[in-house]
Amino acid sequence: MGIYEELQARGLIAQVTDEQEIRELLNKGKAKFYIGFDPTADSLHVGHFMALCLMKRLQEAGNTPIVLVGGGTGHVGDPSGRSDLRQMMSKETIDHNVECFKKQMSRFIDFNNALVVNNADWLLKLNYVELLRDVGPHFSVNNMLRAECYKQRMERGLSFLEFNYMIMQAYDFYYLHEKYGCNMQFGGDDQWSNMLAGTELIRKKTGKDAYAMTITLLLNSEGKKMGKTASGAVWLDPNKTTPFEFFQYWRNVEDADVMKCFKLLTFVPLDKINEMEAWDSSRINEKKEILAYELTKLVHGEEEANKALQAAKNLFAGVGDDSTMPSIELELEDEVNLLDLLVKAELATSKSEARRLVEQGGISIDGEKKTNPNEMIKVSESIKIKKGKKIFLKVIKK
RNA sequence: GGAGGGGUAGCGAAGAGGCUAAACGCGGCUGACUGUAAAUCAGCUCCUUCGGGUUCGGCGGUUCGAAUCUGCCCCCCUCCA
Repeated sequence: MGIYEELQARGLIAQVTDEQEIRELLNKGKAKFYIGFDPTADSLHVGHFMALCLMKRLQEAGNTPIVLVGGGTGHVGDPSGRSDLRQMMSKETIDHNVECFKKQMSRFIDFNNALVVNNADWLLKLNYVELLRDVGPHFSVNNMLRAECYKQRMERGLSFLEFNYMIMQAYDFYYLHEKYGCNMQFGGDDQWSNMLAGTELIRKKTGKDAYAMTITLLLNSEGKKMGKTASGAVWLDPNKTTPFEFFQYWRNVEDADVMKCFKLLTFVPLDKINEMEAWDSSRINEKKEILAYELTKLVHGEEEANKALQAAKNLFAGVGDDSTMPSIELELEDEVNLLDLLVKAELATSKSEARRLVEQGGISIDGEKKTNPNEMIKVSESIKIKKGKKIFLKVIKK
């Protein structure tokens, strides 16, 4: 089975421009492909994770990846699927984010055999009139307006700035094609229109073919994007989402999404996945544990994965060991007000919220349920706080 | 530039001088049930020293009293140029 068939079997492939050609290129390791990453934050998140894994897979199959960071396009902002204008980012922020991205990616991609480029290097130098004359004739505004990615924005309003995003992305592909012989682009399925614009531009300007393939978006059984929590994205940066939190996110995915996650996100071999699929439904939690472990290992390494697994076991399986519990160091008096403690430990954002938590019976300290908001808590070396059913925190006195 | 419509809590959306810290839905939190799942049910969801305090795009005004009336400004949408 070639790499293309493997991707297909995992359900990773959403749309392709030319199946025959793409299969051939990928399986023979002849693809020089690029994936773009917009530096909208200082860390990659789960949404990027699939793209990184894809790069890893393809690289291992002998293909050459080009990582494109959107230092230039970041100045414009992709309107695809968005209902409002992205906030403009300063040059400093973008540069900083680009640096953070590179660091995180090195875990997945062997940069000895890959290219990292920043489209700021060519886009920012472009001359407006030259560009217009160069690529402008090849784009039909009529067609662009019909593109799926602008649909939402056609109702709410789309600025000219953002309208140009597609052109810039198409230009990127063309530029990489000319300069590095890049013959393929991958991206999320929401990027399809932008990617097609690129293949078309290349064909019109050079008469040559280039290909595009999109990756299935990671949606849960309700059709919502996965990798998001109420408080934001699940990040790959351990300082933003700790390995334990990362582990827990996957440990808690819905039953219906477990096997999909295995196929789309992990490197667990397909036959092993098929085997698991046949498991008795009573083993569902075992599957979730493996899933969480595998993903944590991929992102944070084996050691962190082991720690997270152990921590989860201790916490939820009732093992007495608390050495792996998530912890925070705080400067505390010997006796503190319960509400102040909760706010300080960031388990509540305000005293009112803390009060509610306590009154509703959601707080336990050292295994004892607390219901009096005004209680003074004696603090020795450390205390263990439990909030709700799943959040544990050890507070260590500084 | 002109005409019209709009900006209300994380989001969607009611309210049109006092009864409104602001209906309802979503989201979120807590509890019950469970399997660290889903579904369901109940409660909670601006801050507070629990006396109150600060909110309905912004700054002023009218009024005993304003999210509600009014002046100016900012932003968004639709149509016309």
